[in-house]
Amino acid sequence: MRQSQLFTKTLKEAPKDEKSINSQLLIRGGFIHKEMAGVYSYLPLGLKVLKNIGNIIREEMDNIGGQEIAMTVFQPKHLWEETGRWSKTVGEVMYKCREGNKEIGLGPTHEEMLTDIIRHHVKSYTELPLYIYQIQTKFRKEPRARSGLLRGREFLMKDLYSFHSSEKDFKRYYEIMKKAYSKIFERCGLSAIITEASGSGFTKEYTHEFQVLAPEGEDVIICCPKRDFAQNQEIANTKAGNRCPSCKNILNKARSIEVGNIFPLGVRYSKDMNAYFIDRDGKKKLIIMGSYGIGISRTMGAVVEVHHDEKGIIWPEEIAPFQVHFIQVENTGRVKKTSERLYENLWKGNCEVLYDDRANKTIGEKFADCDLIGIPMRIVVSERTLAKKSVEIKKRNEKKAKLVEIKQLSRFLK
RNA sequence: CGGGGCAUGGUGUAAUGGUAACAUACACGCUUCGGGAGCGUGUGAUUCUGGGUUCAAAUCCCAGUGCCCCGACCA
Repeated sequence: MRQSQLFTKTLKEAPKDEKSINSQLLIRGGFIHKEMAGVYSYLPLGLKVLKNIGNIIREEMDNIGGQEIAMTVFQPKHLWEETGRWSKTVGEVMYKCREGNKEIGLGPTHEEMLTDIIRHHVKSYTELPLYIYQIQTKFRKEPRARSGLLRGREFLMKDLYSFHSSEKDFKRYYEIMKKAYSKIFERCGLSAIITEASGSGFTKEYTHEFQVLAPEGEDVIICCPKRDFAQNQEIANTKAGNRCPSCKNILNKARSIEVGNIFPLGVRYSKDMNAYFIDRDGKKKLIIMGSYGIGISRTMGAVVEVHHDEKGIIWPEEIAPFQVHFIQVENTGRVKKTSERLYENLWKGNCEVLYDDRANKTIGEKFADCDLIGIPMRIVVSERTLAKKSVEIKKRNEKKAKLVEIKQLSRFLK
């Protein structure tokens, strides 16, 4: 993409109401636009990042048998009355609207809807297990939206629900999901700590949260530096300074961002909603369920909280809006001509490249924007580099630039 | 929902009772071009909304709204 065609503009200063690093940098870079507290529009650069994260999740969910669907945002009241949640628990944070006498909820989560779909389609143990997911905008009346993308009223989420014929099978999949989640966050450039957390009355056993250490986080966890043990402070039966039950290191207390969670649901929903299957022994049994969420927009915010410096964002490669930020120093003559040619080649070679072809910007401003936007690799073409038949390459997370001969460029990028 | 703070061009700020200023951004021209360049010209604000006090309100008073932070809450 040509930067001259990008309609968004960078800001030197962040709007004064934005206090969190993620919202400051994302707004300054033109990734997002604030509509109201906890509600942000995604602009071209921001949407690319969001889609990249979503696609990593799709790949990893599909790898472990996930089937993607798209449920509706509108949710019928009667389903929520079956589980008693229309007016209690999550129902309290549900946005509701009215059509005549009919009340409609805007989806804050989808256990009821999917359980309803599954009970219509699934009758036999031979059809289980099933792993169904969607990526969708969720709506929740948060009492206090805050911290940019970290806690919104409208946010993008992946939610997967698993359906099993036995507790044993559920546990097998739960462990598979744990590994898949770790891989997803690793690919997003995050080191997520698997943290034991409360079952919120759903289960006597622990659930697991995926926590990313960051000062802006609203959770507090007690964790081992080796990351083989972590508990949310809410339920911790140990404290900072004690020894890790697993490896005997001293435990720390730290703030963190919950980017995902996995949750045994047992028969909580299948029971209330009569979701049965006929087992091998001919008996009618309740379907055992699990739920697995990842806040995609929150993950994007968490990445910025973790990966930035005083100049701007430093995107991990797999989720960056582009792979290469290609900058021409001089906007005329042979620099311009060579840049155009190289850009076309990169682009046709399937390299995601943002080409700063803006003629009315000085090099200082181009570099500043480049650092702010945070694309992993910067390639610069100038009279100076052309004198050596080269381009200059610098990674966003490194200080030093190096010269690479133009002839070698395509090979270098692979 | 409790506590605190803030509200002035797109963005950041100034103006403490006398009719909105500066920087930046944007447009045009010239000069520039390896880290947010220089000069000139220009566009752009019912000072959040409503009411009150006053000859006169961005400024004082009342109410509302929005936003930020802390707490409560967070399948």
